[in-house]
Amino acid sequence: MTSVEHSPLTRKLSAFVALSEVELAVLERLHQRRRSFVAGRDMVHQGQTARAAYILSAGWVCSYKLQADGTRQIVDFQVPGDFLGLRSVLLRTSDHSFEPIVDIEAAEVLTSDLLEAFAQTPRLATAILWAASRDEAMVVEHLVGIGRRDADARMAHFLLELGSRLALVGMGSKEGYDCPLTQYHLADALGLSAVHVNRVLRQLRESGLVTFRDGHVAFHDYGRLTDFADFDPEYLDQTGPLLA
Amino acid sequence: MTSVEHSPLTRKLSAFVALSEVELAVLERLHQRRRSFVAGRDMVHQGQTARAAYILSAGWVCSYKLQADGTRQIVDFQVPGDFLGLRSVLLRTSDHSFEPIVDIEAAEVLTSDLLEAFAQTPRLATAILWAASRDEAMVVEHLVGIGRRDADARMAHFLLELGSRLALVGMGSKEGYDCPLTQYHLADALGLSAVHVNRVLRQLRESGLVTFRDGHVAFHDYGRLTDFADFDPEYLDQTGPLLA
DNA sequence: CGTTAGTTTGATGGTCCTCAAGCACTGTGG
DNA sequence: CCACAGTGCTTGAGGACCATCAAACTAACG
Repeated sequence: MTSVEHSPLTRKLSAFVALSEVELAVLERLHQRRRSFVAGRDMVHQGQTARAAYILSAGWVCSYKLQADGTRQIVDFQVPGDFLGLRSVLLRTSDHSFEPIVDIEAAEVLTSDLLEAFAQTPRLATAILWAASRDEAMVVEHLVGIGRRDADARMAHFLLELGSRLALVGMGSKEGYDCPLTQYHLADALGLSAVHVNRVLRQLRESGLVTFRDGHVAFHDYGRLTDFADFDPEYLDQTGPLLA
Repeated sequence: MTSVEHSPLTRKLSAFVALSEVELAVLERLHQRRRSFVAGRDMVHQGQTARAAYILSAGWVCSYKLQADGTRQIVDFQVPGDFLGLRSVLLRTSDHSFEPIVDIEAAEVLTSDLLEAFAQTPRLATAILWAASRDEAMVVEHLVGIGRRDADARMAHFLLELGSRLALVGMGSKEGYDCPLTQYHLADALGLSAVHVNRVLRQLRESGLVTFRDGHVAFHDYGRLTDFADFDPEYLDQTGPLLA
C-alpha cells in the first residue's frame, strides 16, 4: 500500500488544488462505503428520491432521461473519479437515471458524510464544488454541441472531450484511450440515430482524423481534429500540463 | 414600504423554504450593490475572469456561447429572481457570455458577501444551492429537448417551462405571460433557424395551442399543450401550489 | 421618409432519420 | 458440435424535417 495508490477522484482534485495530508485522509475516508453494480441494471431511476451520491472508482456509467415516446437522451457519462447524483442531494427527486455501462465500483456517500467532510476541510469543499462546476460546464458544452454542431463535428468534439477527461485520471492521452461505449450509447448521447453514428465514424476514420473501433479510440491527427471540432478545452478548466 | 415588497429572489426561495426574519434580512442585504445594464451590451464575456455574480431583480438576460463559425447557442434565459454567473465564482473563467435582452436591474454579489451570508445562515445557503440545482436541472431538460424533441414540441415545452418559472415570481399564469424575446432569441436557444421558428409558431397558433405575438405568450389550451410537449414540471421541483 | 429590427412567406436542397437487410461475434442449450 | 438467439456493426434506399436563400411587409425611430 504505497502512497501513490490514490483514488481517481483524489487524482482529479489534485489537478485543481494541492491537498494536505489531512485533506487527503478525509477524502479517502469518503470512500469507505464500497458498492458494486453490474452492467445494464439501473442504479437510480428518475423520479426516485435519492438520499445518497456516489463516487465512481472503476468503470463507466451514463446518466440519462427517458421520454414518453421511448427515446432517451444521455446527458453525461461518468468515468472514474466522477461524482454521481450530487445534484439530487438537494433536489427532492433525482431528475434522471443512472445506468452502469460495465460492471462498476463506487463509494456511497451519504449527505451527512459529505457535509461533515465539508465542515472539516473547507478547501476540500472548494475542490469538490470545483468538480461539480466543471461537470456543469460540460453539460453546457454538450448542449452547444447538439444545438449548433453538425454530426461530424459533434462526434469529434465528444471524443476529444472524453479524452481530456480521461487524461485527468491517467486513462487517456493524445494518442487515444479505451472506451466501452457502443454506437447506441453515442447515438443517445449525441442526439443522432445509431445508423448515422456509424456513418459519421466511418467518415472520421476515412478522413484520417480518429478511429473508434473494438473499444478503442485512436487519434490520428490530434491537431487537425481539434481544429475540425472547434475544440477549446478551456471550459474544462484543466490548464495545460496534462495534455499539452 | 410594506412587508410584501420582497425581491423576486426572496419570493422564489420562499417557495422552497419558509425563511425567518433574520434570513430574510441577510438575503435583502445581498441586494445592496445595485447595478443597471442596458439592453444589448454584454455584461460578461466568455473567457473573462469574473469575480462576481449577480441577482437579477428586473428585466431579462440570456447566457450564451459563441462558436468560431459565428453561430451562437443560448444556454438559458434569466428572469427576475435568478442568479447570473454563480458558477464562474468557482471556475477560473466564465465559460459563457451574458447579454441583457432589455434594460435590467441587478444586484452585484461579491464572492465574499456570498460566503459570509452562507456562514451566517445555513438554511439560506441550502435555499440558494437549491436554486442553483434547479437551474442545472433546467439546462439538462433543455439538452433533452434539443436532442430528442422535434421543433414543435421543443418550442411548446420551452414556452411552458418559461411560464412555470415566471409563475414562481408572480409574472405568469396558466393564461400566459409577457415575453420580450424575439424569434431570433428563440432560434438561438432552441437550435433552430429563425425562419423555422416563425413557421413553428404559426403551426402552434393555428392548432389552437399557444400564441406568441407582440411580446405576449397566450396559452389557449394548457392541458392539451402539456400533453403535446410531454411537459412534466417535476424537474422544476416547485410542487403544485403555484400553477395547479 | 429612409433606415433598421423584426416578422412572414415561398422555393430549393441537404442533413440526418427510418426502414430494411446482412454480417460478425458470443454465449447457450440441444 | 452445431443450431440458434442476442448483441452490435455495417451498408443501401427513400423520405422527412429543417436549413438556406430570397424577398416582401410592418412598425418604430431618428
